Amino acid sequence: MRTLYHPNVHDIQLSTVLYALSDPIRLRIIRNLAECGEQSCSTLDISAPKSTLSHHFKVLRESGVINTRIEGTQRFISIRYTDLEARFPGLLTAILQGLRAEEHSKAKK
Amino acid sequence: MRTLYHPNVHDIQLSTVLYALSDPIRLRIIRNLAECGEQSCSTLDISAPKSTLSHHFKVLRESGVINTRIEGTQRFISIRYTDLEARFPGLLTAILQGLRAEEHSKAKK
DNA sequence: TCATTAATTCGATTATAATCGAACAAACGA
DNA sequence: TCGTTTGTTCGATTATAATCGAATTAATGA
Repeated sequence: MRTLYHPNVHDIQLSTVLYALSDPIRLRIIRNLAECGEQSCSTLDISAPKSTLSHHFKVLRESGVINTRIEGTQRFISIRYTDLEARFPGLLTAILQGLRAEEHSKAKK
Repeated sequence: MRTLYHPNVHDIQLSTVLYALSDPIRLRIIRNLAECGEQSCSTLDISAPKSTLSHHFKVLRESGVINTRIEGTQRFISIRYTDLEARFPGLLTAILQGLRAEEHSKAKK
């Protein structure tokens, strides 16, 4: 568990990114990261067993959506915003905006 | 099979749309529709058994990505561009652009 | 009415993914 | 070195989805 795999920017695949972001829990993770910036895995406000969260972090990381930085016993995760923007311009912005739009329409009900 | 279910614009869910578009075959369908406009199911240039394609059309339709218009024994499908743009501005554009970008980087290899 | 065309649905199989407890690993501080 | 913290990996289970042949439906035209 010394190094964690992160795909090269140019190897990030659209279908893989879309798949990674099609899960509600993973979308919550991303929304949280977008709002609060880099987070330790444990400070993310999402209730699920550790092993489940770890699984989702892995899916996000291996798809190229997030970066995991190791610091001591902690891992700090953040969105690979620049890389994603370079590879698929406008995609992440639209998705984050979509998340907010969805939240608003839900609140109105 | 008189009427086919299409979600209302405001009921279109981001995670569902992303999921629908995370499959390579479905992305090909969308790319084809974006390039060629409305198509009959049978004129789409994608080689897979009819029942498999029908399944993918259903996923795309029920997620709100495409519209299916019945005309005689044929069904004409098209992207719900206006609806998607209204619900998630910039999303589809970014995805279509991403598909083209991916194609170019593939060609370079 | 009967064959044809175009596509859906059924049903079975296979593949892939989510979930989560338990065991494990790595870094750190006392 | 030993416990603590933080997170990963394993492994089993369950859930969801993809695939596709065969049967079915629905519209149409001869």
